[in-house]
Amino acid sequence: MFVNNSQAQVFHANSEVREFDLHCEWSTLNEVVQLLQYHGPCSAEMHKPIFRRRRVRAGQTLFLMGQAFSGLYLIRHGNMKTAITHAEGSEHVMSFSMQGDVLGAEGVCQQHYGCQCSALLDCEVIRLPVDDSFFNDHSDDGVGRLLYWTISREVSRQQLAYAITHAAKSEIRVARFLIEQSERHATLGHSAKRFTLPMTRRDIGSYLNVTLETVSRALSSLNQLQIIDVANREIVIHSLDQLQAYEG
Amino acid sequence: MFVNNSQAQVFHANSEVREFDLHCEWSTLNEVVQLLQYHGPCSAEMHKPIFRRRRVRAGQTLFLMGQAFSGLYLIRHGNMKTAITHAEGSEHVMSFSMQGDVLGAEGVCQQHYGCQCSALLDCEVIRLPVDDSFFNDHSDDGVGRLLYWTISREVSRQQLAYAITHAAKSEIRVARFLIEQSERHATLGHSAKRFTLPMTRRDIGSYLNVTLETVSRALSSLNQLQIIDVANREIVIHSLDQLQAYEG
DNA sequence: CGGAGAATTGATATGTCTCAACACTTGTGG
DNA sequence: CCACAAGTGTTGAGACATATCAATTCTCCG
Repeated sequence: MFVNNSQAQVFHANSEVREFDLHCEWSTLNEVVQLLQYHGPCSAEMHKPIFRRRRVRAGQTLFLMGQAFSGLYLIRHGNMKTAITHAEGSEHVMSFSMQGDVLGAEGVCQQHYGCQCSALLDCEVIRLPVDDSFFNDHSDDGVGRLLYWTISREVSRQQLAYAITHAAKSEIRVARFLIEQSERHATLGHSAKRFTLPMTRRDIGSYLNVTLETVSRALSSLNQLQIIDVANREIVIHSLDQLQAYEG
Repeated sequence: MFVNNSQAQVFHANSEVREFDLHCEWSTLNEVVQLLQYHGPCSAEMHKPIFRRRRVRAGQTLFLMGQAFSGLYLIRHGNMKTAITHAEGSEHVMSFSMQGDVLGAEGVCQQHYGCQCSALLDCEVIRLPVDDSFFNDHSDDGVGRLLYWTISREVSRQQLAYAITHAAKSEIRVARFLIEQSERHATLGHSAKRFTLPMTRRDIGSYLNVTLETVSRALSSLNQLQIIDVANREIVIHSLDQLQAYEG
């Protein structure tokens, strides 16, 4: 949660690449717990800087599909997408992640990442190591439990995504997608009614399993019904009730 | 959980209902590790019977959506399906599970189950408790690590399911579904070319996000192409290569 | 035998994809 | 500052796949 002036400039106004890339800071367990919104027991050593941070700029990848597992990544800020790449080369978006989300949970059991993760905007992530030495160091302070709680939450998230993308009609899928985005923004303390989408129509379509044109049409349709206001990636939800009632 | 005689006859035609229902045995850590195909470190007390078993008969539910979390369930034998129930009442199949699969992983972080789990055939499951007392008892014998390894595997499984159901055409989805079933059968040491589906066309359709008629037509089509042989739920795969090449 | 659910198959309606044209935004370089 | 290119987003027309509705057969059990 701490950023000094020069870093902020580097990060947002895109000068000083070298400083950006070589930059390295550390996060505390306290920050991790807050980002995760975890309310379980934890160790007393909450303020030791033990978790390494890493920056990923828009368009760059955090890890690739099949790459050796090197721990979980927790998003400190920024937006990312995860996707699987099919044999034919086509990419399929699995999820859109934001602050507090964890990436790479499938790697714990497989030794390698099962999907590709790339940044939609400039991001900063915190690496959560998941290896023997880490466990030995934290055998009785609750950190282990935090980890499997975190992985379990990923299962829940995926179930939700599954439900969203399995609606009958494309307009309902888009409506649910907007509701999901709205709720997630609200959870982070931002406006539930007004936000900017960080991804392209193509990405949304890939996520919802429809074409980008269908996404565009669905948004235009919701716009004409006065339920939302769309201007490129700027979304204003006029009636969340109507959006939710849209199901049938 | 108690069912009288007449219902039992409905169910499995023969034998000993009372014994079936009241039957209670215990599984060892050794058996759990083998079912999970887990190859990590574990405690020396592998042969103590510490995990309670439970039987679920075809059509019955193991747990309902929203029910208080009471641990993970590992399938010892039988087939189950998990589904979410929408507000409107419609059910959506999330996954089909078989021997060695774990159910309820989303409950760890939520305190309640996020989906409904019911048996397609008679099942026997092993309860893996996930609570503080259990963790205190097994703080340093590797059981905790086994648990989050298990939950991580669920994430992988869900990713695979996601990929299967997001194919463009319905016939490709059905083909991938058959490949998945085939591979899972092979993993359990059964024939990869010949098996019996435990679920209805409606369930398959719900899983793949198409109608039951479309599933039926896709199977008939694959049948006519000589790639598979279908007779109700009996499947024979003549050419796994052709089935896999079907992607395009 | 009779009934209920499961599965197949056909005819039609409907929704989405595909292909195409165009407008808008952004960044680049003259 | 403008021209330009590349990427993004919108909209339309027609082709195609799937949903829907309906009729029939099959299978399993009582």
